[in-house]
Amino acid sequence: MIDIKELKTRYSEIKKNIADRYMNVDLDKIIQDQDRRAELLLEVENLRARRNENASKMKGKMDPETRARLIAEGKALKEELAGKEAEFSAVDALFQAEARTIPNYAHPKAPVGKEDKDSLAVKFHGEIPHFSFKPKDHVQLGESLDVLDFDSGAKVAGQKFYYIKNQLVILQMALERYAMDIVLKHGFTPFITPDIAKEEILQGIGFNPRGEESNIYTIEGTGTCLVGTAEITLGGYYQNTILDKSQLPIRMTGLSHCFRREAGGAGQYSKGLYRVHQFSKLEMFIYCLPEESDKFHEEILSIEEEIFSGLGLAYRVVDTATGDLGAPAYRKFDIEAWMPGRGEAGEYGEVTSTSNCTDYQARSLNIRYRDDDGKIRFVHMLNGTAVALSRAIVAIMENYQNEDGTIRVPQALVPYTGFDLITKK
RNA sequence: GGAGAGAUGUCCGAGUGGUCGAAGGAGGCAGACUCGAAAUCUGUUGUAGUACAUUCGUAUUACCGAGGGUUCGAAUCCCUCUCUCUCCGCCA
Repeated sequence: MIDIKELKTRYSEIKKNIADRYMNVDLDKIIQDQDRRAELLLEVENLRARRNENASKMKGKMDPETRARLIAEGKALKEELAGKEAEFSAVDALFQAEARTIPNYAHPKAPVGKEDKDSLAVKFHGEIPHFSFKPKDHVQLGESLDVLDFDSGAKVAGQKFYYIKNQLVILQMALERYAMDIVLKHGFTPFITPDIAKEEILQGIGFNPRGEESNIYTIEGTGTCLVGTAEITLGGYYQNTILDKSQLPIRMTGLSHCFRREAGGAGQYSKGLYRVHQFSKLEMFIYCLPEESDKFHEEILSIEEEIFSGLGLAYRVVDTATGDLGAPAYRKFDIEAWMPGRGEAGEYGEVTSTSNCTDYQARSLNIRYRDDDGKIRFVHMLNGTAVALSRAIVAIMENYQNEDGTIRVPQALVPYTGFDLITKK
């Protein structure tokens, strides 16, 4: 969440930001509740002070009459306090919930706009491949090579689940290791994270685990959820911690399964592996000093580019429009790889996403550092995809297909796969 | 899954319902001693709010794993939960 002390001091900025993001947040109502909360808090604290004063009068010996009088006073205070406290906690809970809906500030350079097409392509890399035949999409390719099985996935687990089979299993593992090696080269500490996290962690990261449109699977009766990304578990790692300044930056990379409900996510653009309920992903995460987060955002992006250019894929980098940022993100860059099987004649499809969330998540999760002046400040937190295996596989299968339906393995992966062609077994 | 023990400040560790934001030690910081260091001595040392002052501040509230409860008053008593440790069971 943002700093609630700024609701008034940065009022017009926050208001504009909400508008730029096309969000429906009533700032004035929230400020009203904030004022009401402050009023009640003051009353509660005054009552508590009187209660404490009354109690401390009763420490020593005294005549029974005085004692009886003080106890009666204490009882009255106690009752009054209970009422006020109930009133306060109701308003407080309301205010806290409302305050959490206020999005993070946006980077001044983030393009303002409502949706996808308002995002700005800031860089193009590589040649879009030309085929002397009509390229197939990855679903056709995968099923005819017997390396992808959506029918059995649907039968056993439901719609949008799948089995990966045969050589594609090895390709996925190769990709995983290929990306891991690149990320490790840049000084990240590797993790395999839990695939489950507590609801409070999800909320702190900025996910809403409940409600109709939630993308999160909750596990009934446990207070936990299946994670949608290792961003959640890497970001929760230092919850309630005061880090030493010398520890920063902390670079972590985590491999996890990712689970997403994707309610209503069907359609041409979500075909096959592109949008599924479960996939594996290697995620990068950085905790850093506030003044360094822009720099590290660029660093994450450049590692992502290294991974995808190394695979020989054509891609573009997109500076995401404010309306598409997601509440915690201050700025977000996506890499979109060219996917020949997407749409009518191929299209770019998102393969990575990196966000600078500044102190927004750190404030909710209470992750701070001790600065040189002894003051304790919130860290900045950034995340970025190293490789989302399912999406990368879509791009590789479609870009590296041959006319006979076989698929070449990108050069960079051959040392990891041990073969250079995927054929029907 | 069963039985037991435990959770206190940066760390270790004490704590009879009121004099406990919390003994004592270690560590950190400042100072004395020293050419300098070690040792020694002295002082100091949590976090988050709120109200005034907004210059050092003053007052006050909350926090002893989390959440409830009892009480005029809870680190201390009661309940629930979480986590850690030991033993048993089960298992990759």
